[in-house]
Amino acid sequence: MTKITLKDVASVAGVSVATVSYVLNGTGSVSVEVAERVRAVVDRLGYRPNSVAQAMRTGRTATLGLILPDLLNPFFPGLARSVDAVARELGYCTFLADTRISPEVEADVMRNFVQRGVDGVIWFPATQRDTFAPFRGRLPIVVVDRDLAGYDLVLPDHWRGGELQAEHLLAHGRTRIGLLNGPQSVDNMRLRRDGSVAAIAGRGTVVWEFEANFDARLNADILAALARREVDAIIAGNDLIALSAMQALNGMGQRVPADVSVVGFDDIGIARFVAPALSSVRIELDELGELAVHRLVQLITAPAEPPVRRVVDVRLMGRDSVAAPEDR
Amino acid sequence: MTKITLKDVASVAGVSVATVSYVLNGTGSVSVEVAERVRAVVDRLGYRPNSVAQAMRTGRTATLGLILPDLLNPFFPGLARSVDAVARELGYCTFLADTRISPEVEADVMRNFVQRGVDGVIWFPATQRDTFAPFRGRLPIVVVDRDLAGYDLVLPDHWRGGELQAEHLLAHGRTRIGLLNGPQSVDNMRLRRDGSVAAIAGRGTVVWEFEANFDARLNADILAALARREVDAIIAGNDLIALSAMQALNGMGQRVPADVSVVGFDDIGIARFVAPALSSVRIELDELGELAVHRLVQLITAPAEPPVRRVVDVRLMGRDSVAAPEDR
DNA sequence: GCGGATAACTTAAACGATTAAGTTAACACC
DNA sequence: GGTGTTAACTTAATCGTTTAAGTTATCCGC
Repeated sequence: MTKITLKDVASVAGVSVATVSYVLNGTGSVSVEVAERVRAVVDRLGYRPNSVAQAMRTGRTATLGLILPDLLNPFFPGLARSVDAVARELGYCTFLADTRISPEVEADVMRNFVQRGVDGVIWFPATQRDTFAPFRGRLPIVVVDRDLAGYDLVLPDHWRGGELQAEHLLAHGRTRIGLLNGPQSVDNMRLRRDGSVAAIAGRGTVVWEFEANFDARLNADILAALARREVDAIIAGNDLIALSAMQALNGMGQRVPADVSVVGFDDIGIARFVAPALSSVRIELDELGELAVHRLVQLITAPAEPPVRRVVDVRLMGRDSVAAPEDR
Repeated sequence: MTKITLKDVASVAGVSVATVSYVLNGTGSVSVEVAERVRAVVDRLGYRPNSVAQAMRTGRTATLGLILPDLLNPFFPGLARSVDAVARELGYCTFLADTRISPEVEADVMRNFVQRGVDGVIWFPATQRDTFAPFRGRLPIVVVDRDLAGYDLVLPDHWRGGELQAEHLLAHGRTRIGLLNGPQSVDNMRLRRDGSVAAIAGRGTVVWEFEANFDARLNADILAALARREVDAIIAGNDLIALSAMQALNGMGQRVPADVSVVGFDDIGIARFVAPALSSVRIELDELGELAVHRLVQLITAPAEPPVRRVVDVRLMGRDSVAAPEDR
């Protein structure tokens, strides 16, 4: 029951290991009869090449690393699953690493991955810091969702997403708009906000604007602003903020979407299941993963090319939390 | 800038590769002076052993496989992150695979993992089917959250969780209880339900009982039952069902928790952020991952032991969706 | 019918570690 | 002062592939 090797196949088929290898890889020249005999033996014995030995010899492990800051953030599972699927299809396996938003862990993980000979890495940086500078040029890296200079990038169009949020509201006749931005220290959040502001310009008014934490409760200033009933729509930096806002409004007796419409960002799984279902901007994670993996594989197989920046589309998922003002 | 090997270290330190290996592994006998000299060279050159070569020689890759049915299900990211963290701490790296609930993909992935020489696999079966029977005995496997005969198991205490749900309600004076079970074709869902029923016996009444889909909207029968206002509390098979129920109740003008209290299961991330915050039973995923990895490593290092079944505690997270009936 | 291609193989050297087995030299013991 | 014993090394085999280089036999052209 011990593992079957090339040598076993060779001896059963009555040829040398080289010949078997040539048959399996389609390299070298082998007569049809021998090739068929070899293939028959391979099937009969259930031979599968030892990936470790292949990696040893070729220097390629057919393995990718995926480095994420926090799997509990609802954004990442979708990305991980998409990366995994595309990678598998191309014959690669994916090492997963959740760094818990720590640059130190990031560096650790990266060293480990290099030691294990991964062919390339897809990296969602935990912070704005360029932890991987020492590794740049030493192995292919594709950076996802953060605009880090010098790397190959795959970026969702956050700015366009912000625009879409605003346009969605404007299209439903909402013009007095409040912004509940995500932390503006994060580039992406700033882009979302700026996109919205640009779209509103001339067609509506930004009545007020606050910065919310990702997951914390809304602070007193924000609650006060909501209570003042100055806006007929709210653009949230992400869905969690949007959901919090919807609840707060509910608690104040304001109806969503009738009194205040709300639009979120990220289209997290639960968005469809709350009432009213939350309008949100969805980043096409499948596309994101596909682009990232394909680019990475390109970098692995082709020689060093100059870094490329790819932008991934976003899509507005219109739902019940946004509606036209009631006419009466 | 090419990779530094044992040979490089050996020649710089003026010893044989064997000696360097002995120093690094603490095997063999080496004089203190030589050991120090070697270690200094290792540091200076930044030598790190090539994992592939080590794997080739030792037959161990220090790699685990984690096979999950669906990362988008909010249960799994927490598990994946926990497994990853514990594995990393023990020097292992984790291959992730999302099988999209397909037994065929499961088998595919498993073959791939074996070919790549993973030392062991943590498996959350996609279905009740024992897809990995052919692999049992050929490599260590730990099965998570499904009671599959013949495997090492790590199981959350679903039955106890169901009990906790019921006790939570009873403790708040709720006795007329409706059950919105998850699909009873799934063992775990049946256990949850049975635990609840057992706990209620003699202390309250199960007024009605329905089977809901995981994510679909509640069907007409269920909505009708809710409308009849016969219960003062609802036990849901999971949080998504609970959230749907809360919304439906809301839409019918019934207040949660005052008129009807609701308790869920799984404690998905959003449970804390809805209003009222949802009481739920939490499976300690960190503990689950830790037990699974530790057991797997045990199986890897120790010779074949008989399968073991470990049960993971569950914990009730009491929140605002459950309260005592208003006294007036 | 003889040199030169070429097809169809085989031989053997890698890849970078681990480790069993071999080689010293030093030291102890009677 | 021969004989073991042991510490401290080195030599070389090995893991399972890939692949450059070597070896035949066959066939072709003139």
